Amino acid sequence: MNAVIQEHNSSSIHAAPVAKPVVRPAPGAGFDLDALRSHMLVQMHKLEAGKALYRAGQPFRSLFLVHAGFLKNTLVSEDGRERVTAFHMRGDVLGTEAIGTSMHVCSAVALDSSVVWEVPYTCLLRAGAADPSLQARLADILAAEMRNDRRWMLAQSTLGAEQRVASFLLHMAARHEDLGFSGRRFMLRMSRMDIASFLALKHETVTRALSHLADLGCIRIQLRDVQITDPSRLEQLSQQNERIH
Amino acid sequence: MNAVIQEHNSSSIHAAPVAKPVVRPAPGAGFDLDALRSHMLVQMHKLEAGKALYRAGQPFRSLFLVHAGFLKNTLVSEDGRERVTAFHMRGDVLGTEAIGTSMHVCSAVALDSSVVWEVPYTCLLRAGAADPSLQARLADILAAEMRNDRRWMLAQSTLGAEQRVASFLLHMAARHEDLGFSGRRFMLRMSRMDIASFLALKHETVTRALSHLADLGCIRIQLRDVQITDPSRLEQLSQQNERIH
DNA sequence: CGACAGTTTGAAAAAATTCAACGGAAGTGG
DNA sequence: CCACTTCCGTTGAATTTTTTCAAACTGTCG
Repeated sequence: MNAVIQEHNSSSIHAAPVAKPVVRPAPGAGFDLDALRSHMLVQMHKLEAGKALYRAGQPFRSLFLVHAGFLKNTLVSEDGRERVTAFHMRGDVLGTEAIGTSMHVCSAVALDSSVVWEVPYTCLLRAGAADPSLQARLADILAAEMRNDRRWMLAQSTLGAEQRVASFLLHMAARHEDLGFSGRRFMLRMSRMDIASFLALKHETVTRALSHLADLGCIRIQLRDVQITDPSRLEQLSQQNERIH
Repeated sequence: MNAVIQEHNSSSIHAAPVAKPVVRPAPGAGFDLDALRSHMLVQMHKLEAGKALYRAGQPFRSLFLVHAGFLKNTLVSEDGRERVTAFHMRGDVLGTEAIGTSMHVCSAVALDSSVVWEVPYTCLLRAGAADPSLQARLADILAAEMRNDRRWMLAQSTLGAEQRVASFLLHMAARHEDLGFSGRRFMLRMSRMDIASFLALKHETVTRALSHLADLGCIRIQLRDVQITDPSRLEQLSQQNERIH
């Protein structure tokens, strides 16, 4: 089990800027795996970077609990427009957006080699009847995801490009810290395009914002290796508008 | 019960552009009220336009099923930035974003005189243990709301201002039609500012987009009275980019 | 090595915002 | 009912922000 985590840490990382190799038990977000196992068969899946966990159009049958790795969730419209709606890591639950439908509308793609546990949805519902705390947990997870979505909706309508990028970095830092890794230095697992899509910007704009934040001295960034050198300044920049050209 | 609907139809409407006074039983979105009543006490509340159903900071105890009227849901950040995250009408469930927390983070405000049924959340959970279909229903509602949020997130990152406004009008039209009203002519219950906030635009931009759509001849609009004169053209404009200055 | 996807930067263009002004509708209080 | 105020909506012009287009550069991988 820990071996998987180790594998995760070292995969596709070269300079390996991982400060704390401490792996916390399980974050408050997801399901308690042991509780699930007492009710149903939970199957493990390993995914290489680039592979899809599910794709829009496939039948919806299961939720997936992320055990290790990093994935993105993308929504595609009929006319081909696409957007990254969320990034997921250890403790997150994937596939929730398909609940109540027969087919996936979103695709979930691994951005790093990942390990997930498959939770058949009908089994989960059946288990919820026996264990009421489970259904409450499911509702909590869905609502938390909704709050998260809305947080970013708020950011998009009220924050400029640079502020959004700053917020994004801080958010990623916080998530890494929650999992016991360094919030000061980490690897972005997604491309500039993915970040851009998620923040409703173009990839050039993201690059420019990152370069500018680096110029201001609050971060250092090389490709996907991020160091937050001045967190409080970055925090400040994520809220106010300090534009020095 | 129908009297309430009648009251709703005529309130704050002058030219009264309501074509079909047909009121459909209950849309697929929300809960079945009778099913809920067999499990718990469901209280009714009436709200005048402008009054809040709940506000950020208040303790979370109940969900609300909209029976009549029109409400907006707004998210406010600590530093005062605000945004409309959703509009709700008959059949929708409000308060879901607070599930799993003790306090509301959002405010729900009536934009027209409204009637809601209060569903105490702990009662709902308890009822879910007895009636498993109820918990599945709750999950469905939450997931549907998530899909809706993401639909708009996609729109914001891939559509221009005018396209977003066109999409918005079509969406409102469809919702009105679902409820048995005319999808061709209806009253916007919210201000330009509210639309702008929801679409991540400024109110002037929304006005300009509406004026331009009217110039192109696919809608007619006077203040909040909307007529969709060329739905297929509007549909087209909501996807492609046809800019005639 | 060479191809290639991802990243960076610059300059021009487009889109949306800001600022400002005005007109109309609704509401208040005499 | 009118005067007055306030909120909402519209429009124009200048400005800012973001995008688009183009080119170059950098690791990665076969």
